[in-house]
Amino acid sequence: MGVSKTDQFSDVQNELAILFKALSHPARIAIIEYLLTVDTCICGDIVNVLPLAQPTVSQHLKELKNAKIIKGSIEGTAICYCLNTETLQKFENYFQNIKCKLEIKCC
Amino acid sequence: MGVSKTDQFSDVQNELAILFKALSHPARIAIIEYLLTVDTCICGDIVNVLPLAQPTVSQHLKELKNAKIIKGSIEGTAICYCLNTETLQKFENYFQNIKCKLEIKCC
DNA sequence: TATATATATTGTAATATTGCAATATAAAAA
DNA sequence: TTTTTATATTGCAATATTACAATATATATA
Repeated sequence: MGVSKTDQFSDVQNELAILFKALSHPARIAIIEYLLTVDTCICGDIVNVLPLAQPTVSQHLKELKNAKIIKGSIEGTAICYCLNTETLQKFENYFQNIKCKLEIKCC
Repeated sequence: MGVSKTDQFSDVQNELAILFKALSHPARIAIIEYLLTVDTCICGDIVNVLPLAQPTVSQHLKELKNAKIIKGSIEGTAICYCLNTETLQKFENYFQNIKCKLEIKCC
């Protein structure tokens, strides 16, 4: 019936899936890439950097915000976006943990 | 109009998005989790471990295989699945690279 | 060969995602 | 106050994803 059976999985499994889903679009990868290049967090020109219309970019930013991958704060007319180090650390921890387990397994 | 504008983004951006999309479902996270717990790669009981019907599990396994996150080889009637260390390393590299860039940025 | 077992494929319904025009909101500048 | 500028929200069409029954395939065993 097409509905994702999220209730059949653990909270941790669902949370990880949500985090990865937030990164599962090239526009959102591009946003992260851009936020890494700018010197400060003040950056109200993400719309101009992407090959998408303003509402679409706004939607992608919202998804990254919901997943807590980026943080946004109001700076007058513009919005200041920057990467959320804590959430990015979660990703790194996940893959480091996998690596450790694989090394033990010797597979 | 609903089509993902993949051609507007770089190959690297698209490849990363595809990798993350493969991890964006709790069932696929659960499959990885299970493959980490079994001692060897021989494991034809993934279907019994997940709360989903056999065709659905088969479909999720196919997606992980397409993304090269798992490897599958025929072992008689069963299929031997195991994690692909090389692809998992790509994920780790991505986040380590982000971490390095963020440290330089001091943001 | 016939049967059992394990996995893959097909077809389809339900739902989610993507993209954008139109519009709304909200603060700075004129 | 009015206008400009920047971002968010709404509504909708196109497409993608999820799930599974039914069926196909392919190997092992009787």
